[in-house]
Amino acid sequence: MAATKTAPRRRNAATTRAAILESARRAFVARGYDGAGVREIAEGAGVTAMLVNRYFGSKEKLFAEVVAAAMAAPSILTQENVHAADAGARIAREMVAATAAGATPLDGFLIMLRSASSERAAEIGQVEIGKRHERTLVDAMSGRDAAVRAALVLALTAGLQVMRQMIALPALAKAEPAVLQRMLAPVIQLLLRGP
Amino acid sequence: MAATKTAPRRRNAATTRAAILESARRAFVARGYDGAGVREIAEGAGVTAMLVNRYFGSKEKLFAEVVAAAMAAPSILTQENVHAADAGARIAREMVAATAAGATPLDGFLIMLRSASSERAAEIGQVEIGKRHERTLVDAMSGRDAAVRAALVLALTAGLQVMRQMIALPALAKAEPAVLQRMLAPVIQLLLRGP
DNA sequence: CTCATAAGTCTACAAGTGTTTGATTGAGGG
DNA sequence: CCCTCAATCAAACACTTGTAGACTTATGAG
Repeated sequence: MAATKTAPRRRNAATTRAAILESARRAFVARGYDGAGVREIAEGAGVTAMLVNRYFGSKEKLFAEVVAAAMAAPSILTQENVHAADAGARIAREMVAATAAGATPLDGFLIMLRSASSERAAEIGQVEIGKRHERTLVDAMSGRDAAVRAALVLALTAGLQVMRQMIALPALAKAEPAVLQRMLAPVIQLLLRGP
Repeated sequence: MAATKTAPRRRNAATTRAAILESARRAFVARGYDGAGVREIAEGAGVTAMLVNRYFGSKEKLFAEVVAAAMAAPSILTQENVHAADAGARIAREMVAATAAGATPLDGFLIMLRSASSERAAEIGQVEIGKRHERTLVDAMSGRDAAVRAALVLALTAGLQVMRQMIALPALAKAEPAVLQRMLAPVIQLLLRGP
């Protein structure tokens, strides 16, 4: 409350660090690991490029921290959703919302996609997505081929996000959410429960 | 067989051009537009970097030519497949095959994904994928919400490819093709025909 | 054999990157 | 008040990138 926020910012390590992290998230989401420059990230945080390395060691470590934070967002495949009677409908609704243009809950995944050109960034993303997958399994899925089924739902989410947010394929980007939900609900139900 | 392949290669403009194009495709698939360097592409074709610009004008023009060629590959949603009684099974089989590790038929799409960080490259990819979607619609799909249904199959393919080829999520990358086909067939059938 | 011409290479540059070194500035404890 | 130390910056480094112009070499016609 008493702290100056938008003012020329008092010297404060914690605040500056947070500002850099936030600016980096925006930049990585928009332009990917290679596309986002350290100077650009620094400017977005109101500091110079050098501070980025001072606080995070390197661009790569900064990236890893951003990805880890963004990936910590809650999964769609929660225990509650998966075990509900209308699991398909519930998950479809959340999936459509999370992949809408401008939606941020899946930022972590989007960053990873946009950063796939960089080898190191891709490795970091692989690890984080793998973790997320396993977390989902432990939390919500069980039974025969549970890993594959959970992964297929993840893949469907990924494809939807790619087509809606990255490629902006008109048929999906401009479709009525209700229509998408109606078509996806039985599909997801089928993926989760089998025929 | 009769041609000299690994030999010091005779001077031949057409052959060299083709070699550069092929090397560029491999490089762009693996590392994306920004990640693949002109020198690297040239080396893969057994020439020096300057020849790339000599033959294609610039890296961007080379990229556009590679993408156009790679996108010309046939779609999975052919008229024959979509209208078959076992459409789901047929398409599932082709989808699993086309998204296997090392598979090339969807290279164009993979290039586009890996190149999404570059703005120009992304634009080129959007246009090409939009074309492909419309081509599919005209060729194979019809009926209510045909555009959305076709797009959802495209999205599922994209997600599968992302998870299997890019992220290499173990559950999907190492899964038995038969298992994946069995789980995907009814899902695709449902997407195409509705409940 | 000769030699014009196309095919290919060498050297170089200007612009960009992430990162580092050494100096500057502000804030707070003595 | 002063003095110390952390927070910050400016400049430069080492490197890579795409691209351009001048140079060399093989090829095939005469």
